[in-house]
Amino acid sequence: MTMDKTFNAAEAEARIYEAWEEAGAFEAGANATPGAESFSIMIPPPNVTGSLHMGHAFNNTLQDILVRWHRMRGHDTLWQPGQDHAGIATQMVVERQLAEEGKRRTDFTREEFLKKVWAWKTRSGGTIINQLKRLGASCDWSRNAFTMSGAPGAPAHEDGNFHDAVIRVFVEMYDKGLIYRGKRLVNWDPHFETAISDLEVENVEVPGYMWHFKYPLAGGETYTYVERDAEGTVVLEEERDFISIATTRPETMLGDGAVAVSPEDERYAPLVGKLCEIPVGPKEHRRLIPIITDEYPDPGFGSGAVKITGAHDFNDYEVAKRSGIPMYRLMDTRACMRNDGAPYAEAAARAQAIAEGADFTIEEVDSLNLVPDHLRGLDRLEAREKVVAEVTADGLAMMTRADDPRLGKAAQQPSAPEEGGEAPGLDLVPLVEAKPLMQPFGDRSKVVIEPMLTDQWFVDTSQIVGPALEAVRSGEVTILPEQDAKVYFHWLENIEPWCISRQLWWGHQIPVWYDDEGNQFCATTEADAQAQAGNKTLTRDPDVLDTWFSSGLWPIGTLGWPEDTEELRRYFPTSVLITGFDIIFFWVARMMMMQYAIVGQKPFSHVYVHALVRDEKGKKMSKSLGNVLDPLDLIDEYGADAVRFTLTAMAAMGRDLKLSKDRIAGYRNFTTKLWNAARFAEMNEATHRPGAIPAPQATVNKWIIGETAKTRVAVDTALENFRFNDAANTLYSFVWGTVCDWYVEFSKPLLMDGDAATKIETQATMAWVIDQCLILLHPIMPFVTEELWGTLGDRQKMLVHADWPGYGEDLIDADADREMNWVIALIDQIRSARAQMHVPAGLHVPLLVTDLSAAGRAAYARNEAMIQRLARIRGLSDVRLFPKGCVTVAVEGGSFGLPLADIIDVDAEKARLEKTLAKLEKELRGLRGRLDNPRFVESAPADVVAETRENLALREEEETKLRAALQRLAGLA
RNA sequence: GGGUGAUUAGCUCAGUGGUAGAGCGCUUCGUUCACAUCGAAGAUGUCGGAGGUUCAAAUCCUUCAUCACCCACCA
Repeated sequence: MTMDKTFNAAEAEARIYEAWEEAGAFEAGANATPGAESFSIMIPPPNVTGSLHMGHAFNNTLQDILVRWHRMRGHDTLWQPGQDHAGIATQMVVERQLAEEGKRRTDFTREEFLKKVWAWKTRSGGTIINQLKRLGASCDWSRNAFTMSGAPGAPAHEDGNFHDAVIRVFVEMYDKGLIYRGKRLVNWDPHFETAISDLEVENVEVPGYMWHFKYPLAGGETYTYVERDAEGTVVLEEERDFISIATTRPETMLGDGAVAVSPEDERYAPLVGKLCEIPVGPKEHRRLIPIITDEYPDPGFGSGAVKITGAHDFNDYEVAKRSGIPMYRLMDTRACMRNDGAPYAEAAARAQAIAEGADFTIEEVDSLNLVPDHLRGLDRLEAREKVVAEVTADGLAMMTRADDPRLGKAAQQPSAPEEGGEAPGLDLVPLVEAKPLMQPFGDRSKVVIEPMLTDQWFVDTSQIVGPALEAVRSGEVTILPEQDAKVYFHWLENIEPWCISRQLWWGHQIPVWYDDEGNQFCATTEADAQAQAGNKTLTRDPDVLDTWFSSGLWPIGTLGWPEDTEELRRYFPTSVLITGFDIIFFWVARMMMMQYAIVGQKPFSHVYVHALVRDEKGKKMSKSLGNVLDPLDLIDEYGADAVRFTLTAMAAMGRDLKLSKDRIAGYRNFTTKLWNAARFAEMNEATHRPGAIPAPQATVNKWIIGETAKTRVAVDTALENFRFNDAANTLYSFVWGTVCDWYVEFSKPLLMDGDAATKIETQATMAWVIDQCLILLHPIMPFVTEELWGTLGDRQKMLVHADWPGYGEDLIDADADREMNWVIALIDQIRSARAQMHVPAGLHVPLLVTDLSAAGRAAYARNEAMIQRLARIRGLSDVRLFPKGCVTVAVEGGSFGLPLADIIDVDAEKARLEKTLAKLEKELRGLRGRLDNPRFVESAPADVVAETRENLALREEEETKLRAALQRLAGLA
């Protein structure tokens, strides 16, 4: 049979993958030798809403390499796949579909809605699995897991333990006091109307406004306001009856609890302890708030005085907690001004009493509705406009935004421009907006997040962070690259409570019930809760858990915990976690904390953190930029092997990966190269034969076996150290540079013209070498190697289960190594020499090189056929030093002298040789300088000194030859 | 503001103390005999700047410059 000239990836990949699956090749423990150590990897579960992007392709390629490598080594291997239910993302997909039908989530009951989500999950949730298969991922799909399996309402085929595990963990942690509910300031997403964690928001700077307002002092009191410049010179001195406040969020003024100034700020020192009036709301009910000191205000920024609105700002929240200032909540969960209909006047009066020293609880304060009637129910931004308009109308605005150039209006005078104050206009103001939960989920809600005082559930992370830190510090768990360990430490050392409740429907509902008095009953089932509560009527907490709470249990949950399963015993703790740096906090740190908290063991021994895949210009791939490379398109175009090899070869630790199609095309060519090497072997009957490693006689065959052994050692070392790019590059240069460029060429005279014994041993050697290439490449390029494996022989096992070799340095024949290096150098030299000459067509002229040593002549004799073929010479007579004047050219029936000047450009050749000589002399000076330095000879390692001496000798010999050649050349001119 | 990393050939990047590398691109040449998704030859570098440690520095230290990312953000 004749092989095609190229590998038909499109045709073969699906067929091969199917064959692997049919053979159960990926099942846990497949190809394991009895008693072998185990190797397990948990896939970072992609969102069910996800489709494969380059990040997944990269991440899963690296995992697949390790898994295939260990499986071939006979380890008891498991690659556990699964998907994450991805709370917000999934709910959003289904809500969007409903919106297309003109419906909303709230048009349905919770049960009805969840049924729709499950239906969607069943229909579309498997997309990414098929995409991972196209990549060649060798997961044990029979064990596919889902972070919501077994949840109430799940269809029958979604049974499983995950929900039970999650609920059980919650209850255990609740009982241990690791989980609590409390009223805290959290990030609120007004679009999805749910709390989100600090990690899920992104700080962005957008142009905005800074308003400066006057807060009048109580009772019309006045003081002398003095402002100095850096040298202490007074730049402004005036009587004032107000304190100036700068704010970007005027709508929160009604919730102010105090005005804070720095204790060092002399301008306001006389005011500390006094009261000032919030200049908004009905005049008869304006509240007076205290002026306090706190370290937080920066005297150099704004006016130096800050309004403290504890319920709507994180910094203010801290100040308020420190100073015991009430936090008045102004907005409801849609980020609209609160609209509960309570009388404003009473609330304002109560708030005033609190401000003046009355005792209060946070619930009391929170229950006050400090929003005046005309602002109630307004969107926060509408309310902002109205507040600004009112304050301005009262003449209490020191600056307005009327001069915003973007509004296209003529500049207007601010109502009361302040001498020496900041120029009115645009300031950069930090806002907060929602960011995608996980790459590549690009559809962020993009709304401005509102800090909101709400009741939420928290994990008291301070109690469980210890072991997670200690494990990495002690080396029990290693994080690579090291800089990511630093990031991990920094975050965990400063960890905040983890808000785990979300006001969504899709997720694990919190297993807590309340009676009418608000008492909590936490239990795994409603019946248990009811048993605790006696005959009280219970209502379940409607919130669900943060998706990361359940994915934090991924290592044990996928292995069947809380049951004591065989899988847990075999595969837990897992071996390696391979993940992107973007989820170190979200996921890696949480898994560490949770696994230690629940089962008291590490979740994994090694964490390998890889970088981001970017476009060829280094930009993040994003839909909006239109620079997304779809891995499936690339697989269609170049084949999965080429895509995988590209990602692997570029996976230098800790650096972003800039992907270009040129690079992929280059590695696609590599698969073709491999294919054709195999094709050559097949044409020459140099294909698989069972048995041991060949023990050939010919130098070249001995040599290639040693080269193969070097490669095997290098590949294993690279993979052991997660140096994926080293493994790929080693194999690339071995297969292309060593096997194809040299060994295959060397083999041709032996296979075609050699004696029978040499031919047979060369066939056997080549067959073995090609097999080794396939084995060693298989983890990176599984498809083309499996295909060739099947083509080149009748095998007992598929390549996916072939035995990984263990041979090493002992296969290296030092003599063969030396001799082949010499042969290669000679051929290079002859080829180079030929390129410098203008050989007249049809003539065969000697090639002008530097002279050969006696040892060289002997080595030449032993490898004559190969050298003659590759260097295209007829014999050593074709290789000589520049002769005097003429070269002798043999023609039919005699010979004649051809002037050297006719076939070489004497001047150019001279220049070239001189340049080479100059380089050589520079090197010689360096080498001699070192050896002449007694301190080098004393302090440098002996092998380095010996190597330097050896080098010097070689260079000196070269120099001699080069000078001789130059001399001859000079004789020509 | 704090942290981390980067700066090496025209481009994209490897290279953690011992003679500066790869891929792509470029120039010239070459298709009967595995592969034109190929082969051969060739050009291209004060390894960001400046100091220091060392027998020896792209590599370690200090410092400066520029860029990137992460965290926290001044109301």
